Amino acid sequence: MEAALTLVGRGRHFASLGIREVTRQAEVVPTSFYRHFRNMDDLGLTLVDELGVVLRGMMREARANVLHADKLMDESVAIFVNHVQSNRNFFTFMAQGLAGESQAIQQGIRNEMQFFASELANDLRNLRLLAHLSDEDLDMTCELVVRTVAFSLTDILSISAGDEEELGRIRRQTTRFLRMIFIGADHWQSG
Amino acid sequence: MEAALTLVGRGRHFASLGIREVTRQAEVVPTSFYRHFRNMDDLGLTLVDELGVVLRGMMREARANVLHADKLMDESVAIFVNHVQSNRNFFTFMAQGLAGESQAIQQGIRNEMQFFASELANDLRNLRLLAHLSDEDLDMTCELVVRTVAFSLTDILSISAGDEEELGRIRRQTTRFLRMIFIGADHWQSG
DNA sequence: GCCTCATGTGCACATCTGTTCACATATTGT
DNA sequence: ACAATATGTGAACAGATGTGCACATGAGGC
Repeated sequence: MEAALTLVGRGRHFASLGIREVTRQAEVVPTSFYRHFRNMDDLGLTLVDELGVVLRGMMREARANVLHADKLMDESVAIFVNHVQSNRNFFTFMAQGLAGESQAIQQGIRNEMQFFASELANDLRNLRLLAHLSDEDLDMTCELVVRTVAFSLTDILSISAGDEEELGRIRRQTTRFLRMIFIGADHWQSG
Repeated sequence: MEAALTLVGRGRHFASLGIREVTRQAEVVPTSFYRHFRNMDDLGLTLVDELGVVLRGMMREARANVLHADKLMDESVAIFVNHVQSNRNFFTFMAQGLAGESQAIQQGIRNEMQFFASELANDLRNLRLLAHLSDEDLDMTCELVVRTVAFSLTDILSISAGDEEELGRIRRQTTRFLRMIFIGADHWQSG
């Protein structure tokens, strides 16, 4: 799994990886692959599972650090950007999988995002934010937020790893996107 | 090019296509490939160019049909959905390319989206919509709109081709996303 | 009608691929 | 300590892949 992620991080697309290629990177003989996975799709699904763990860790950290509503967005975006940087390969795999080859992987990542959105809706409820929205409308808002952030992910991944300046631009842009969505949600009239 | 799109539409990822595979689908001998392209990346770039043509056609149709501001969003979303359906393979290629293997293809698609966003900003200016926004803020808004629609693209592609019910759900959701963004933009205070 | 150029063909080669099988070596639970 | 299980190995295969070359065929301009 680590070898596959390394190759993905090196610019390859997961769908184009072969068993021999992965095992070569893992410094293991091709046959060993079958001891752990039935095929590359199987490997991919296991990676999706572990991606879930990464995302949950990010959520935990966000919940622990975002205490004041006024700094909510800047803080959250910063945490997101940091997690992407320290798990770059994982998030590259995620971005690829959203329009990937395997239907199953695609659905898995989609589910993770949906889960993330519903957790976010919960948190906003607990913080008494956007309290005037119906459950359905709050869910919609959170889905839009998650999608927007997910798209920023592709921005981050497309710049070179150490470009702090461009990274700042992305961080700023993402925050403004979210601010605009929240303003829209604030003035949204359910029904 | 048509053969490659066919394979992509059949579920394969562009990054995993091989020269022999494409020429086989095109009912042509592998060597013929080199008469037209230097490698698969080259083919992909040519596809991006043609994608631009498709997108421009969509813009033209939107401009011709969206005359009244009150129906703006429903109309635009409907036109988008229709174009995706009648150029499904092209749009699948686009969705794949956003996080694809080739840096160049990725950049090309990104440019197309940026162009689309700036044209949209122009149109909104001409329609005297969101007139209180600064140029910069209007650009940002349009970029958010384009990203949101682009994400809906992956939704459309992930459902089976004839599922009208689910398609309606996506159309409705996308419209609501856009409405929320516009409300946010409406209440946005530049500076 | 001929010449040029774009496009397509057939064949060849070395290299890479997925998968199999029987066998070796670790690691683990008791 | 020992048995059981998990993991890794080497050799082998049939088939696919990218690419080069010399040659054939088609269309368009003079």
